[in-house]
Order: sequence, then C-alpha cells, then structure tokens
Amino acid sequence: MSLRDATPASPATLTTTLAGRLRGAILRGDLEPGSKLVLDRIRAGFGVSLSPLREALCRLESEGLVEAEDQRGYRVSPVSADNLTEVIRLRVELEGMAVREAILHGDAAWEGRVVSALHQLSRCVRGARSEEEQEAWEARHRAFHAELISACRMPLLQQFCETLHDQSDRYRRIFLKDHAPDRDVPAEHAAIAAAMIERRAEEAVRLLREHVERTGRNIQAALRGAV
Amino acid sequence: MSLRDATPASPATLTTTLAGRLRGAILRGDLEPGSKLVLDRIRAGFGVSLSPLREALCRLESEGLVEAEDQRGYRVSPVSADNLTEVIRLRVELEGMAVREAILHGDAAWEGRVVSALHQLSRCVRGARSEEEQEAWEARHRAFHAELISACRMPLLQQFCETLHDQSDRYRRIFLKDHAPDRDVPAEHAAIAAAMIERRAEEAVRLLREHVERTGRNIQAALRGAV
DNA sequence: CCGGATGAAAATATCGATTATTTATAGATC
DNA sequence: GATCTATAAATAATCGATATTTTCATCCGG
Repeated sequence: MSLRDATPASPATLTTTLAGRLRGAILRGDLEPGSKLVLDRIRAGFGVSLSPLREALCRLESEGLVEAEDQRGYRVSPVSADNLTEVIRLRVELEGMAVREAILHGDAAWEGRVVSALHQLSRCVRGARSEEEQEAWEARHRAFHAELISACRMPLLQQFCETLHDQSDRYRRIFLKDHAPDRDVPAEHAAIAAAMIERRAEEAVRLLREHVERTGRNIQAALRGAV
Repeated sequence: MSLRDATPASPATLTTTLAGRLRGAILRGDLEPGSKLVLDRIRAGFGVSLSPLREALCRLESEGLVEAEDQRGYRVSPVSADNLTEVIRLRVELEGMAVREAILHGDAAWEGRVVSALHQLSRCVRGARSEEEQEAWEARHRAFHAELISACRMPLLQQFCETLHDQSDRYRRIFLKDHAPDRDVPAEHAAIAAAMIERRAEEAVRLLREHVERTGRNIQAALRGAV
C-alpha cells in the first residue's frame, strides 16, 4: 500500500533506493526547504545517472516534498505557516475519518499490530543521543501512526494520511530540532491506542486531534521565532 | 496549482504534453483498466524516447491513474467496486470541506468565475455527437467543479479533490459510456452554484453530496452489470 | 546612472544504446 | 504426468552524450 515499502520481494530498483535516501534527507532537514536541487550535483553526490534521479524526484513530488517546474528543474518544497496550518488541518480531518473506519473494521489481528507498534515505539528514546537512535524513533513513530489506521479499508485515504504525516514530520524535525518535548508524548500515544482498541471512537478521534494540533501549535511557535 | 496546467508560460516540456495525452487516453477509457503498459510499444506509438515517457507515467502514478511495480513496469490502475466506493466517499468528504471553506473565503471575483464556468458548461452538450464536443464538455465540467472550490485557500485539499475527481471521471466515462443521463444534470450544477454564491453552506454541501453520490450509484449499477 | 539587449555558461530535457531483470519456453528429472 | 531447472526472449532500468532552454553577467544606448 505504502509508497515507501512497495515491494520488498523484488530487488529494489535504484530509483526506489534513491527516492528513500532523498526523502530521508528532506525530512531530516539536510536539504533546506526552498533550496534548488541542481540535478548534476546530486547525481554526482549519489553516484548515479540522471534517469533514476529524475524519477526519484518525481516520486517525491507526488508526496509534496519537492516541487518541479517545467524547464526549471526541482526545488525542495518551501515551508510556510499557511502550508503547515493546512497540513495539520487535513491531518486532523483525514486521520479522524480513518480512525473511525479502522475502529469499525479492525479485528484482533489489527489490535495486535497496534499493541506491538506501540510497544516497539516505547522502546525507543525520543531525544536520543545518536542520529541513529533518532532515526529509529522516527521510523517507529511513523509505523505506529500508520498502524492505527491500517484497518480502515481505504487505501487511498491511508496514502493521503501517510503523505500528510511525512509533511508534518518534516516541519517537526526542522523546527523542533532540539526542543525537549514539553509534554508526555508516550502517554498520549498509549491513550490513543487504548481508546482505539476499546472502540471508543469519539475519544480516539479527540485524542488524536489534540495530539496533532498540539504538535502543530508548537511548530507554529518555533516557526514564528525562526523568521 | 493544478498538476495539469502548471506553467502555460514556459513552453510545455515533452513530458508534460505526453502526460496530458496519456491521461486523456486513460480517462477516456482507450487504455483499458488493468492493462499492461509496455514502455517500448507506447514509446514507439507516441514517437518519443523512454525518459519523458517514464516521467509522464510517474506523474500519472501520483494521480492514481497508473500503478508501477519495481522491475515490472507500469499498468493502468484496475477498477473495482471497492475502489469506486472509496473514491466517492472521499470526494464527498473532501469536496464538502473545500466547499465550506470556499464559501467562507470566496469574494466577488470568485463568484464571477463560478458563474462564468457554469455558463460555459451550459453551452456544451453532454451526450454530444462528436468526440470533440464530448471532450469539450468534459473539460468544462472539470473546470466548473474545480472553480467551485477554487476559493478554499487550501492548495493541498484542492489537489486531492482534483485527483479524486479524475478518478471518478474515469469510472463514469468507462461505465456510463453511452448512458443517456437519467436526470437533469445541468439543473443540479446550477443549484450547487447558486447555493454556493448565496453562501448557503449546508445546502451546497448537501447538493454536491447528492450530485456525487447519485453518479456513483449509477456507475456502481453499470459496473455490476459489466462483470 | 539605469534599463533593456546580447552572448556565454549553466542547467535541464531528451535521446539512443547498454545492462540487468523478469517472463516464457523447452528440456530434464522424479 | 507434473515439477523443477536452464535457457532464450522480452522488457525494464540505467547510463553517457546531445540538444534546448534558462540564467546571469556584460555591454550598449538613453
């Protein structure tokens, strides 16, 4: 379903690998928002040819991480308060819908996956020392949120949610780089998971909304400060 | 904003042109759902090289019109009752949200654009004799629906709506190919436009939902018959 | 001193050919 | 007779090079 882990069976094509590396670089903030992506330089940097690079960028474009303009190449999508507001707003609406559906359709296997994802997330530390540990947390965090809605039976909606989640992750990682989280995020995750498994739909939606909007407000504050 | 008419200023690149032609072929149903897209054959058919073709397909992939699998090439996205159900459901939810926002933010210029789009649409005939006239209606119809939500100030949401609209258009054009519309579609369009301009948000949302769901039900019926 | 034309440099878009992978086929083995 | 394996054909992925387009610094005229 996901754009990210499409086919672990067949050997990943160079394009797919490259897209992953570039996505990481953008989400991590290594590639600055708005900066121009000079194809030849990246090509040289990654030691690949232009064809797979162009295709990888095309995929990232569909995820909204880069923008292309005919005859003028690619650039990393710029950030703005308005864009962030929209991303948060859409996350709340779409993930809310997905959560309701998942609660409706989820079975025991799904509950198991949610519990497992929550547990694995809890074993990672957020403000990790090493880059590597941070990446591990990010991956688990993304996986947890994806699992919550994995039973919604709406593949398109799941994809929209994933895209939006990546977008807001980028903001968080760029602007909340070395902010100690001011709140008990693990507890929030646990509460959301519990509400979902116990089929308390309205509460789950509310908790998720507060979780998302709280992060959004923190980023907005940092963003205003960063201007 | 749109993926379709990105930059009329700079000369459209081959890729962009090609993507448009392929999109037309898929929406029109010329390329059968689920059918394999053999790159070399298309390449020969359109008289282009592989690079722009691959990139064009990549764009269509982000619109959900084709699917790619690593090392196994592209195929036209298959159709299914479940997928159609999801598309309709998401259109209702997302366009509903967009309509509310557009009513909130729309100004006189926007009202003018809506009236204009409605008028232009009304000058086209739906069950047109010629292919060309049919294409003209399709374009105006798409433009009308896009204009309704053009004032919503949520570019991402607009893009989602456009994608979903294309998807449901494909179903309609394939499965309702030569169905005389059983209802007064022009009147429905006029009613939606009026409700929006007069800022009757709830009514506009309701009318749009009924408009979309009615079409959805008709397609579902035809789809069941076509199995 | 400023604004628009000019041309060199940089970057992008496209091509044709090469390499790697998958799919289909035929043969061998159980 | 069915299944596995090796081979061949088809197809996709990638590359290096060429053709266009844009950008930017420069020069000329006002």
